[in-house]
Amino acid sequence: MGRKKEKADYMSKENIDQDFNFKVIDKKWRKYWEDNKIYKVDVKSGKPKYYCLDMFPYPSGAGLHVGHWRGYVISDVCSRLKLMQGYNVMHPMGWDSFGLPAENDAIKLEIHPSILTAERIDNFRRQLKEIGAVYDWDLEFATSDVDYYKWTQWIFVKLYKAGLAYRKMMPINFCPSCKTGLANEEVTGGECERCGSVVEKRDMQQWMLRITKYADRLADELDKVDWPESVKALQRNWIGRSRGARIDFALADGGEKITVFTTRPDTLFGATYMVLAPEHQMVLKITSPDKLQEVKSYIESAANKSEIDRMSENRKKDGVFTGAYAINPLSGEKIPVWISDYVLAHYGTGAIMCVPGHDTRDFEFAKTFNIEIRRVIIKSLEGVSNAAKVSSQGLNEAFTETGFMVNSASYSGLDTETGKIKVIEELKKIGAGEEAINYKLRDWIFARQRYWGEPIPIIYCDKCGEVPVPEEDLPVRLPHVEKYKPTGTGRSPLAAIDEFVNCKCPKCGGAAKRETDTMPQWAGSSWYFLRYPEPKLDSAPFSDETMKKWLPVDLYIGGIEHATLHLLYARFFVKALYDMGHLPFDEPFAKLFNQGIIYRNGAKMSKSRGNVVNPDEIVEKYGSDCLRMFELFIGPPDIMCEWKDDGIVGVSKFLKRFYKIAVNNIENKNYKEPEALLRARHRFIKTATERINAFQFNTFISACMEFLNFLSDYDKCSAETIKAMTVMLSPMAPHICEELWNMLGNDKSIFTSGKWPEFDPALAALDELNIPVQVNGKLRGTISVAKGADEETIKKIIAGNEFIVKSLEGKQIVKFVFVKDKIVNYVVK
RNA sequence: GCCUGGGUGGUGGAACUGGUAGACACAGCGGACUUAAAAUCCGUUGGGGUUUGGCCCCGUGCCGGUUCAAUUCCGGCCCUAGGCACCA
Repeated sequence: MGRKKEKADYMSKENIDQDFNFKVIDKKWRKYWEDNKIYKVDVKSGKPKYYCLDMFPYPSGAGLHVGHWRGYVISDVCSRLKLMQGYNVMHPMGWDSFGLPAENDAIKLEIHPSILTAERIDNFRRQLKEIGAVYDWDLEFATSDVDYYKWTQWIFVKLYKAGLAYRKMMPINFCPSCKTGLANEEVTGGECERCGSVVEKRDMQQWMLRITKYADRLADELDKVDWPESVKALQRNWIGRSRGARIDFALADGGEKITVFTTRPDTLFGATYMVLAPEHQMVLKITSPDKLQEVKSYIESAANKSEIDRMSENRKKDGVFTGAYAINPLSGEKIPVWISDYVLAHYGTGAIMCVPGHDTRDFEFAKTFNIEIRRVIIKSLEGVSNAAKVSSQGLNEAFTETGFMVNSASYSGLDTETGKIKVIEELKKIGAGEEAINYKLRDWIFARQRYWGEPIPIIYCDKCGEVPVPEEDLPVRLPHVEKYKPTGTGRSPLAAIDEFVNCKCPKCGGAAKRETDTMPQWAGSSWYFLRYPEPKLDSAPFSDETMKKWLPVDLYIGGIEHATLHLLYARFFVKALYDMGHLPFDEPFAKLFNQGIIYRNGAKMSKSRGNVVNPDEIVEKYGSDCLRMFELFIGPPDIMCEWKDDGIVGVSKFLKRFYKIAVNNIENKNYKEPEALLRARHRFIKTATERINAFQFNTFISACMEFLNFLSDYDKCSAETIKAMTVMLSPMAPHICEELWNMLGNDKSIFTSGKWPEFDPALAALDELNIPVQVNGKLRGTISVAKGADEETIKKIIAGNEFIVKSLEGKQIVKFVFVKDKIVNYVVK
């Protein structure tokens, strides 16, 4: 027969026990929480505070799927738990509502972005309420609210005045489809991260933020925060600090010099040529007349190569010789200077010394153009009589590890670390170099040629130049207009609105024009967490008193995809504000938790893959408590895991059984439970409490199931047991537990009057233990002993165990391993 | 290539500091109840062998090591997901 269940069986009708009608219960308590504002945080209260924050969502058109829900469930569970543990919990929610996607959709659907955004926010808010997540909605705001972005602009002005915002003509990434400039972070593999078009380069005046000034602190101060190591590693990697030296190579025919950056000054004697990036300013200056034609055409072809071509793997290295020679500052050797696009103009000095013997890329280049490959580092000095005369023959590939210097004049024989120091010392002495640090991190392009964003508060005056909008004139309002489509010229749609552009210079009062670029989406999210305690404050973005009391965020929950962008930008903003004296702390998020991504059918959930599970439907069939619990039961909260449609019935069954058992025993106020049950309860409280505090939600639920299974073998239990379970399950299954709490005779919410149960360590401890008995590490039986039994007692018990005795018969006992309360092991021959 | 995770039954996943591998669930199989189904409940379920027993052997990606004892620690690989990547 094999009646196979339909794929979407969880959608089919489910026989709901009459006395457990989640639809009624869910609705009832959700209304109660809202009416009674159980989550209204008392910002001024003296109780210890706990600031639990979700990364606020970008209200997209697709709505939330069960993958998104996971993080919100986790934060809601933590908040409710902390609330019951006596904390003054702030758990706010808001919207990251400015940005490209909304604007693109608005153009497509011909609905103004402000209207579209408002609709989507309503849908998101509804979905979050369905989950049963209780936020303090009085704190809600959106980054596109004027009252909020006024302060985003205020911060920009502060950054400008502190010299951290500046304008620069830069070749920027331009997306021909989105018709806007993109930040480096929005380009992946040469394509626009959002629409997939191939990105072009264009020269434009760009607003930049000087995040590189904070590179060291952003890297070093990661040590201060309780974040997953993986995220810290990602950020350090992104900042990409490398230590080395800057070295000057004088040109053979006169005064000019070429400066390079290298992390391996110890290989200086192996430099057999140099390469400049084609964009390097000195290229044409140094090129000899006979090479000029060739060099020019190479520069041109490099400029025309798309980002993708330049980055494609296995690309053969090419380049041309400039005809110029440079002098190695330590060896005095004359080496040729080439240009090639394998050297990047924007990293280091845009020029390198090439050591083909010890760098894979240089090796490849040297092979192509038949340049000398010299060995100047070897792994070990063993068997080497004269390090200065080691043969350079037979190098089949670059040796990139550290080791000992050879063929390096008086430095031969030094190890890499010492060699680096000595070489730098000498270079410093002769004025040809110094130690240097380089970063991969680049300054942040902080402008978009788009409508739906915060207008950059700068005014251009013919007389006074660049003038920031005075703080008292903020906000610079985004005009509500019909023409918000991109101009395609690369300029913002705002540039076409005369009423917006034309203004008076705040300094001289003369005619002036406004900046028409807007800020990137990351602007609003870089400081929103500072605004929640006082979202309506109109004298400042935040107050000293509140910052001191509520910040930093105690627990920040969100996806790992924000590891390098949002989280780095937010840290930068906070550090800059701290340096300017506006904040009393310099790290915004004390603890970070990344929820694991939920997969289905082996792929990340997404609308385009068609593997999303809509939470609305599951809530409809099973209730939100069941979905909440299943989201956590599915696996460890920080690890990616697979969504199985079938699994949810297990949680559903558990909740029904729990409800039934609870209702049946709710009256047993004075019932004295059998000792074994009492002990089991205390053991359960102990284990489960440890697990939930350690964020092990999946095994916390297992413990609840185990205890309920144990409980089912008895015909009766005490109301005390029901009460303990109800409180413990309430963070995850708040609706059912609130109902049971009410039935237990409480008239206040479980979240304001419930107290997490305590356990008696004496009762929680097992008095009888099952000790495994091994022979040669293999299990041969278990014995039951009193806790703390000593070696002699155990031996006596074993002597009475026929089977174990039998398996020891005729064997010579070499060793007896005894670990108290754990295990015994006979080592026999 | 580099940096992070991850690899355990048919499936999702347990296992504290090295101490009974597979908790808890799902699916499967067998049974009870039912005219029947749903729901519910009970039993069973890593693989192989076997004298059906409080039995034996194998088994946590692979190879080796340390240990009385390794999913756990060490060395060397393989696979996989994510991030970075001609960054000198």
